[in-house]
Amino acid sequence: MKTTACIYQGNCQEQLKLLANDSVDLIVTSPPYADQRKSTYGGIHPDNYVAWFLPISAQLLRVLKPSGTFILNIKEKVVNGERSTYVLELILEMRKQGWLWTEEFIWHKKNCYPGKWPNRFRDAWERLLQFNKSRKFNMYQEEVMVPMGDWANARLKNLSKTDKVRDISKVGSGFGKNISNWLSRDKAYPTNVLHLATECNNKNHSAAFPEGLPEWFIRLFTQEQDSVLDPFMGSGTTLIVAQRMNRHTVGIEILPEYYEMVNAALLPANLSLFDIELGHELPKSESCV
Amino acid sequence: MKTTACIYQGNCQEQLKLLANDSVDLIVTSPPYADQRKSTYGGIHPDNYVAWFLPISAQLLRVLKPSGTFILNIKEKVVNGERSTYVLELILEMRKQGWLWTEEFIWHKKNCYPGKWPNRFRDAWERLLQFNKSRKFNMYQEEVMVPMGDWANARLKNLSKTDKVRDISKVGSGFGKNISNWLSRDKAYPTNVLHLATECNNKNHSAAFPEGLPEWFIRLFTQEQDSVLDPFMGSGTTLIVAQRMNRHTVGIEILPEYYEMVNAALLPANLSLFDIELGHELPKSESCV
DNA sequence: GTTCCGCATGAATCGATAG
DNA sequence: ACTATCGATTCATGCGGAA
Repeated sequence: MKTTACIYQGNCQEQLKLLANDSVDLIVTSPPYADQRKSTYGGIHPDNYVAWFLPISAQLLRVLKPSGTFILNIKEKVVNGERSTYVLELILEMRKQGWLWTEEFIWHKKNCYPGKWPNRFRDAWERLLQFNKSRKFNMYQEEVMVPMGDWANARLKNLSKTDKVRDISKVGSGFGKNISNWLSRDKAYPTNVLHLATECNNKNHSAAFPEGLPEWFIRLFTQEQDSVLDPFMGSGTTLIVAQRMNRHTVGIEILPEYYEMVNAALLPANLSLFDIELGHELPKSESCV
Repeated sequence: MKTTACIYQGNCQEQLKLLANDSVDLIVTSPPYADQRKSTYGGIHPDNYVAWFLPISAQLLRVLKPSGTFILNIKEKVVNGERSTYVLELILEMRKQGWLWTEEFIWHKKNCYPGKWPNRFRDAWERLLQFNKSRKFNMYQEEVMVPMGDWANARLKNLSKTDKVRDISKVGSGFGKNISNWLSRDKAYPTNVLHLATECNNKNHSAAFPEGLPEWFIRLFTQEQDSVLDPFMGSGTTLIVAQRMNRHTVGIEILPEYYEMVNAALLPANLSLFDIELGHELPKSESCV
């Protein structure tokens, strides 16, 4: 079954208004970090970052389905020897907007860029903030299970007394059932710390994450034919991965070069018809396939 | 050369007043988390946590040397399906007090608590917030250098097979220009992500953090004969490690049982004279050796 | 003495039940 | 309604005794 891909070129805050209420299952994005560098994006000053982002997050809150999830990849930069506080403030303000701050995942960047400073070490982690619209949201935990540790082999031979005691609270009813559960177990649920290496081959975009990152969240929070939105599409990593995984995709990008690049990358796989279920009008700079 | 060890039994906020201004080189502590450890400590409600901690952090700001560092180990709990925001608020408030929020280290707990829930995974990390009094502070980076880039590999065993299997992504193709330079070095600086397992087999007390944690920060931020303070001493892990590393130690603990336990653990190694350089008076419940 | 293996336990969180 | 208590769920580690 085919999926649709809609990408918009333009200002994120404006283009988001074209999307219907409650229409997206998952938002995964890595907005431009507060920065002075003007080379790619405009570069938002740390002091203005929260004010700049809040109108956008308000739109995201509107377009996300109640069962959906918003994953925000962000890390505060160092300003004048201190960590900036705009991410902390952003979390507090987004909660006032109505977002629930459900969880904070850690992305451990195993091969972070080398460097040396007199008063700090290399920064090897970023925040992956999970926001939700309601306390009940879709989560498909089995999709991201990982192999269990080696200790399991020995463990499964015979359960310890304590294990039996700890499970024994419902001795009468389900004692045998629990044991059989354990015996067939070869995978474990992951934690909220993700270990991924950064990809270094994208020379153009300033803040592109590795494909494994959006893939993990897409598997965890959506099923096939669900829709994934990246309002700061950049080089399109999230959308390309989502399309490969048979999810409908929606992207917004302000820079024409990136827009065209992603447009070219997505088109070949998408010669199907426009899926009107997403329910938005066709604006000027848009490509929907 | 001998070092001194002073421990106080009593309320932390009160006992701190006995310490002189600008007298401590490093504070490493793990205060009771909100609503945690109710059985031993009172248990502070999340809504009152910031107000409870601010008078204490004000004292800590006073007693810390301008060149010193304050490491705060803390993690917010889940309340009603959301991460609590009291840690974020605490950071913002401590900055208003005059603290600089220099860095946030991540403690990746490799053996985090098990469990399964419909809407979240196991929590495998805690914050290690670094605060400073001034932008110039002592840091001895060479003391924590590690052989191959990853501090965990050297300091505590290599990653298990499982950890390697779990790495979703393949290692990136290369860093770019500086990589050869970096790899040829036989030692590298660590990052701001620390991988340690919790110690869960000490039967006497509810285990604080593993010894490797305070040891790392003591090496990084102090030299021999410097002084280390833990205002929430607990079972005394920080002080015991600090004394072993020839640092002067100061500790405060509200529970008499813990106070006596640490007193017994520290005494045998400390038959030297009282070091008046710390400059504080001897209160009632105090042991200085 | 090494290595192997059994084993208790840990700053957890949710949902149901009880006051 | 709203808050406290309790049972159920689950994984990796290092210690200590055994081979």
